[in-house]
Amino acid sequence: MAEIRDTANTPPTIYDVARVAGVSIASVSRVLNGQRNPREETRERVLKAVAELGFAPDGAARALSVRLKEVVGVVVRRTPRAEMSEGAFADEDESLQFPDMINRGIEVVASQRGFDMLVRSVDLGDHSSSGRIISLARKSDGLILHDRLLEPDQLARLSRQVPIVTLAGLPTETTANVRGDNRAGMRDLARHLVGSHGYRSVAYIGGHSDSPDNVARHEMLAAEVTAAGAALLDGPGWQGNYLAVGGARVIDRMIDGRAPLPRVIACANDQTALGVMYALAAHGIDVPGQVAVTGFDDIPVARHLRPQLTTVRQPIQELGTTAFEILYSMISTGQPTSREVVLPTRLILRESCGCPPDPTPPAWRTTELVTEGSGP
Amino acid sequence: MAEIRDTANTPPTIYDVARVAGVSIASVSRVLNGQRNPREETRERVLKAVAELGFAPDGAARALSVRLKEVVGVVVRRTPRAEMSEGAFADEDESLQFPDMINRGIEVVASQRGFDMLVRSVDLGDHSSSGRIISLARKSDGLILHDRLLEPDQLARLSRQVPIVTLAGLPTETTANVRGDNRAGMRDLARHLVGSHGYRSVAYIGGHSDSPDNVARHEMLAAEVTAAGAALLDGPGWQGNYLAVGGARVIDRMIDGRAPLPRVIACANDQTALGVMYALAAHGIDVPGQVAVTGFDDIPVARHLRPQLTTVRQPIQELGTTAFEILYSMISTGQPTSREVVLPTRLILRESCGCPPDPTPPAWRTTELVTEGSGP
DNA sequence: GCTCGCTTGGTAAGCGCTTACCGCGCTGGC
DNA sequence: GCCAGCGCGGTAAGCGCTTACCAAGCGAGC
Repeated sequence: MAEIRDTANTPPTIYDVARVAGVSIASVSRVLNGQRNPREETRERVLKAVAELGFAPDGAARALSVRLKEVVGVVVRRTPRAEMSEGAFADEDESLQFPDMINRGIEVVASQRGFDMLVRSVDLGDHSSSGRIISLARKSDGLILHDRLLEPDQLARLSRQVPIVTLAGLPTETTANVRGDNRAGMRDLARHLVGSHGYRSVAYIGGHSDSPDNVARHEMLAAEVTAAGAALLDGPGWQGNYLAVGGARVIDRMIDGRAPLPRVIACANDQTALGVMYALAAHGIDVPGQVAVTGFDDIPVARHLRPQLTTVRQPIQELGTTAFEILYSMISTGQPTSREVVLPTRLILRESCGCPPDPTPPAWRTTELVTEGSGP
Repeated sequence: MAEIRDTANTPPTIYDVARVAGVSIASVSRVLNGQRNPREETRERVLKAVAELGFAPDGAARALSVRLKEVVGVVVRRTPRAEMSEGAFADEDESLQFPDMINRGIEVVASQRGFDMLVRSVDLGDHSSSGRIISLARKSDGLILHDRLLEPDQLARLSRQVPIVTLAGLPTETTANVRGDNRAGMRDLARHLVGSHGYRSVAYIGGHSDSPDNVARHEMLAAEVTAAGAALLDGPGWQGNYLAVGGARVIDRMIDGRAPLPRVIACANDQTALGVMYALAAHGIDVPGQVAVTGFDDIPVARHLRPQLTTVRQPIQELGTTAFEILYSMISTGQPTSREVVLPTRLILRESCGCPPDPTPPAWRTTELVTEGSGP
């Protein structure tokens, strides 16, 4: 009987290990957790049994006992189907580089602390989203929230129960926030466009209107453009949604409506710029010759576009690592190391704003070549 | 005292709910889990208390009790730093679209079943990777493994303890596998290149040599090219690593070594093609005029490149959803619905192979326009 | 040589849930 | 009007760990 159960499909428990090693479960646990250094013989027998059985403690049981799950919950905003397209950008939802890169950053540092990343996406507008977030919270030790995902009162309440760090939001009494320096980045970009290039009309294709990032970028652009005496186009017709399809639609409508295009279009993010450039190309409009285009974020694709995209670089991965580090300190000490972190941004001049192509040789050539393992 | 603890930072337990509602914890649980339909009055009191306290059951405790965590573990392969570049592709590691899109697919269907996705990346070559995977397994109900991440014997052993589905691998007695139809896809592509375009020399830049996907693609290409009497270039000098930087390096060395370039370069995946095109452009070589380039996967960026990338489309997201569905059946019934699933691939002809640009209007224009919510 | 103290292993409680089981009180059938 | 039966709520066990507490055994100090 015992044998049958052993070869069957259930993972071994600490009792199995204790039995095989001929010790008590307490000894097994102590060996595994390095407590009260057990006798060498005990240690060996336990380790041998563990290896033999392929034992690893059950996460739920361990979490219940030590009151730590070693799991960080991450909530991303999923684009409702309604905002998506069926065509060229149909699967865009599945490839949003910005949040994915942030998550990669989170995952990497988290794993250094023995944490794993539990991901859930929620439709904004889904009425049960708050419940879904709470239940995620109960599977984790703390939450990192992308975007604006919770109403302020719900955020306040939940954050009193579990540590929460937001991205691209605002710090509150009980939550910390990490973001890029939107204002400085957009200021530099705007000055480059109206100053260096001397463009006299610039449009802004916005992201979600409830996004603090979007608001900050918009405001700063407007301020600089106006200060320089240039014209800003940013009415409802220029409303995007942080997606390529949103940018493309704006262009499409403008052109269909025979509206005059501005000399330069500053997009709320790279993804939008991508759609804008695609749409302009489809209409035979030269970028940057007739209309210049800029982005924000500097996602990796930006440099593979033709023309290469001028944008404002955010340290995307670092946004994630920083968010995790703060969350980790909240989890372990009860206090965030900081309530608000603003990471520096940097203007990246490429071709789409009208600057000449970069003549420097490809950067990877300057790197020492790594010898590949000899594969078949 | 009780008040202090109540307003403090610990989430409410089922005991708190029971106390507030004036019932027993069993009643609370029954109301919440819809068992043995409780009296209306009881239900209301419990629900009221739950709402008041913002209660949700602790995941670890629940998992321990019902022996189900509602968590799917996903392991991705992380590129060791050594294989990466410092330059143009420095952050490529953080932006691998292919695995991210698969994960998105997993996450979406998983959440329909109430599951969340627990992600961990492992350095291949890291000697403790097996241990890291086992511990992830203990935090989940089942595992989805990208790539070849475990030695066959370790896979066999672990898969006897917990349900495992692999991606781009091979099914075993105890694991299921999901992959795209590499052979059919590559056959169509190869015939197009040597048949329709009549190219007489074609190179293959491979992915990881231990990847079954890579092997299948390589073999089929070789077979078709040889059958057509054309020349195949695929020595060690053409070894890539599924990354853009790998593709770029190959091109770089070829050109530095004054090696003659083939008429067309078929890459193991789109990411590699991206690097190849970047490098060719940097050397002033016209694509597809002088050298044609093709990819595999059809990641979303492919269509934003100039020239647009000819590739073989895999239903990437579906790879993920299928893997989860199979895993789910293994978890709930103990049996996979199928041990091996091969999803169809499709040849996507764009410009980089030498075909003319697609003259059809942008697809999103054919979609009904969705009215945006009126934002401020 | 005996006792004190330290080291080491075992026993059991408890983490927060679910659910089997029990018992109470109500209703209906005679 | 009485009791069987049913519907409902409560009590307690148990999920697989960690660890406080206890007991036992050993060496050392007097």
